[in-house]
Amino acid sequence: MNIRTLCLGILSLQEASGYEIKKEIEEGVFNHFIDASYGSIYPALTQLNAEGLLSVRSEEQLGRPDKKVYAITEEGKTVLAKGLSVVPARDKYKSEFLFVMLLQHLLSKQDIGRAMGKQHADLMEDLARIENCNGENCSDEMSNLPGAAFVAGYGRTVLRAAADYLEQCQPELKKQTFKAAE
Amino acid sequence: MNIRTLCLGILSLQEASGYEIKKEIEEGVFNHFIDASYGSIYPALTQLNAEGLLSVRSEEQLGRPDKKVYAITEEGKTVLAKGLSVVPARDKYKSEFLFVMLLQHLLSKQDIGRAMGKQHADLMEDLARIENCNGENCSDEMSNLPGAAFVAGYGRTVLRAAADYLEQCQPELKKQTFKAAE
DNA sequence: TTTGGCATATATCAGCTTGTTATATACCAT
DNA sequence: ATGGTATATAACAAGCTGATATATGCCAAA
Repeated sequence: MNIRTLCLGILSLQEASGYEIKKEIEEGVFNHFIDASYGSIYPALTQLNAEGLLSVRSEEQLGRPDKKVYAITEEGKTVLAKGLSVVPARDKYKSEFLFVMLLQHLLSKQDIGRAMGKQHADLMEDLARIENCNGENCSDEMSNLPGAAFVAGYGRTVLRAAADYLEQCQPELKKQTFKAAE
Repeated sequence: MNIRTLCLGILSLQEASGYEIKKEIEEGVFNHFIDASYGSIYPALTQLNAEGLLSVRSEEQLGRPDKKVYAITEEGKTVLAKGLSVVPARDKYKSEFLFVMLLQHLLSKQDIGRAMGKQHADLMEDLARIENCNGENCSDEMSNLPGAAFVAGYGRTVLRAAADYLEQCQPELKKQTFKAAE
C-alpha cells in the first residue's frame, strides 16, 4: 500500500486539500502509525486527479494560494476498495532509541537517562493524542468510524505497555508522566 | 541516525561483510526495530572505508565474489560514540494493518479476518525470533551485550501486548499461536 | 537426472519518500 | 519591529527500498 491508497482512503471520508490531509495525518487518529510528507502527498493528488480517481475544486483564499479541494470519484472508490483488499504489508517499526540502548556500553549514564526520558515523553505524547481524538474536543470524521475504536485501542495498548516497561526499568519516569501528558 | 552509524555500531561488535551485516539485521536482535537494504549498506561501507572509519580485508571464496570483511578503526569508534550520543530521533511506526482496520467498513469480513490473522502471525514470528536470539541456539555477539536484555524485554513487552489485544478481540487467534510460533 | 529453489556475495539503479526550502500573507505575542 | 505560528502549494537534493544482474554450489523434488 502506498501514498495513493492512503490519500484515497482519507478522501473517501471527507474531501480535503493536500494541506488538510497532512494535518489529518499529523494530528488525527492516524498519527501513531502513518507518516507522509508534502513531497509525497502533492504529487500523489496531482496524479490521482489526472487519472480521474479524484476531482478538484479551487477555493479562493485571501493572501494565500488557492486551496485545491480534492474529492474521490466513483472510479476512485473502486480502486480504493481493490487497494485495501490486498493483504497488508508487514508493520514497519524503526527505533533509534532501541539501537542506542543496545549499545549503551558505549555511552555515559547521562546520555542513557536522556534517551529514556525522551522515549517516555514521546510515548506519553502519542497516548495523549489518542485520548484527545476520542474525546469531544475532536470533531474528526475519522473518530466516528466503526474501526476507530479498534485502532485507538491497539495504539493505547501498545504504547501503554512500552511506557510501563520503561517506568519499571527506571521508576523516576513515573513522576514525569503528568508533565508530559498535559 | 543513519545507516552509517548503524554499520559502525554493528562493526564495533564484530567485523563483518555487507552480506553478514544484512543477515544480522534480518535475523538477529535488531530484527524488530531496524531495517536496511543492500542498496544502502554497500555504499555506506564503501564510503566509510574511503573516510578511514573502516578497514577492509578481502577473503577469497570458491565460486563467489571475494568477501570484503570490514573492521572498525579507532577513528571509526570515535565517530560512532559521537553519533550515538545525540538524542535519538523519534520512533517510526508504519502500519498498513491499522489503516486497513480503520477503514474496515469498506471491506468484507473475510478480508478483515485475513488481515487480523496475518498481523497475529507476524507478531508471533517476531516474538519467536526474540526468544530464539536469547537462547543457546544463538552464538550472536549482540545477545551477550549489557543492553541486549533491555532491548529484548522492550520488544517482548510491546509485541506480546499487541498479540494479546488481537486475541482479546478475536479469540480464535489463540489456537493459531502454536502453529505460528513453531 | 535435471530442474528449480535456496544460500552466499557484491553491485547497481529506478522510483519512492523525507526533510527542507521557497513563496506569499495574516495574526499574535514579545 | 521582530519572530513565531498558521494557512497553502510546489520543488528538489539526498537517502532508502525493492528489484534485478551476476556467478556458483548444494540439496531436494519431479
